[in-house]
Amino acid sequence: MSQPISIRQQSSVAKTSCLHCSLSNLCLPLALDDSDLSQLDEVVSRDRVFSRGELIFSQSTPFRSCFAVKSGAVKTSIITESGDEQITGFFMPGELVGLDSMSDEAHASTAKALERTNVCEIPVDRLEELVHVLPGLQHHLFHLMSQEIRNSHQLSVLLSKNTAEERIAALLLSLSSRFKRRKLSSTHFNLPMARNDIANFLGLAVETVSRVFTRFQNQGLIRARGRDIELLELEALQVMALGNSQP
Amino acid sequence: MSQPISIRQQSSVAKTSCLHCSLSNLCLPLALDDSDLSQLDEVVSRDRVFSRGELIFSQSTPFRSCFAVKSGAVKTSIITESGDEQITGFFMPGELVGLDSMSDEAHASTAKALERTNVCEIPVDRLEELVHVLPGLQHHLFHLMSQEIRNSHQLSVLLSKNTAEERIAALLLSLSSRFKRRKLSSTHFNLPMARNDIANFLGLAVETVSRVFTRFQNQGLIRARGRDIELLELEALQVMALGNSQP
DNA sequence: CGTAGGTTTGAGTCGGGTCAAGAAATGTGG
DNA sequence: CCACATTTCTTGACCCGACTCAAACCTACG
Repeated sequence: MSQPISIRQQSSVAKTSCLHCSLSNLCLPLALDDSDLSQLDEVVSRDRVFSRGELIFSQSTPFRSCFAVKSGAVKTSIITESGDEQITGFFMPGELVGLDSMSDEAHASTAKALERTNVCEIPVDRLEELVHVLPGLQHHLFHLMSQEIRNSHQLSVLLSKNTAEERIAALLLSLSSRFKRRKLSSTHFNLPMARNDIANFLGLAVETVSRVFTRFQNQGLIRARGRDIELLELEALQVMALGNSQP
Repeated sequence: MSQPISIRQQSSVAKTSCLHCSLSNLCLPLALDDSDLSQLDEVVSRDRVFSRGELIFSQSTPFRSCFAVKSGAVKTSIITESGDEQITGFFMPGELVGLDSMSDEAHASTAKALERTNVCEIPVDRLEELVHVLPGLQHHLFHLMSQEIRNSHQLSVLLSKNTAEERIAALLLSLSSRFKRRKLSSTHFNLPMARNDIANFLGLAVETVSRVFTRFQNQGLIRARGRDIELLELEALQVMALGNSQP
């Protein structure tokens, strides 16, 4: 499902050029014109497929490439010195993974496919060269990286200020808007990640996540059967996600 | 105190060129050679001074410049939709503030001087131009931004996995290592921020911060009189900062 | 020298963690 | 396709760390 549109639809995997990839407006929005895109096209290795649970790259290994998610979903996590995992992000089609290691020797995090996932590999040395000649691309990369910083700051806010219910409402809404951006249903979708991953990402215990899901369901806010989620009351969830700091 | 070394030490504020700034190896390490530095030098407006509590820039205002801290200290924070503040970082001399808004229309956060602070202003439009011709600078900027992402991820870990004691130990050690980097004492320094800011940053209540400080003092780990802090047992603090996940 | 902001200390409460155990989904091999 | 194994998810009971509320104490600065 949600296969990028391609000119020559060959085999099960679409060999799309950047120029014709339906995700290009997410992965590399506006900034680039057609001639720029075709230059980028040449440095990208397409059609790298990972099945559920496979590592795309892992922490402390040499950093060579960024990856654009084409289909499926990816989680990134870091292993702390004390040995436990902290998920730092979920990446959906059209999003760029690996920016936290840009211009660094080694990967700062580990990326794992949450389901069968198709990515485009973008070698950084080639990318950095290309950036020299394409001002638009440079600007765009700065933009993506700063967005990544802001995302992480948002996560910090969530973790330090919000209750379990607020965190989960916020995550559901974030996923919702990302599905919407891809022209998919914003109210009915499949969670790519397990409850465990949600808990880890949001700094909660799995049990708490489970409890909140059933509570939301009892309140009529969502309908959840396993990973199949339907958002019934978007407004109510939005209100909840904001939190009740000073009413 | 901790004034950058300058050739011509004029007035109270040192008008140092990037070339001779004692912080250049932090703000723009290694990557640049002397001729690169002098090019950078020309786009930087030096000697912007802010006194305690003054805003350097504020959220949602047009983004024009990044700022390098020369002396003093800065905190950045975001105001959430629900109206409360979340401090996203503290910036010490040699560190770059504002990267979370790179190539964005408006500032994503607010930066406020914690004490009398001296910064260099770096206009981004000039910076982006300069980056075209200086590959080393581009690489370095990518590096700084990715570091910023990693810092924020580290904060997320702290907030979601660690106890109050662990968070505070980690903050003290972070400050310690940053003082050390500047060739200042790593065990005896003045906190640039109030307990309140520490609490906000670490997702704790002020009272908790205060209690932990006194607890640390009673355990002989630190000696604290107001903002004057002495780290007595670095190793013990390091062990504590790691947390007791799976012993 | 007085007032406001910052800091400390105490008492009480609760959200969410832990532990334990069952239910559902998913996978595996015969 | 079914029986069994394993992982994932849910539910319940209990407990603790950190928050809240409240009040006293400092300290800096006009």
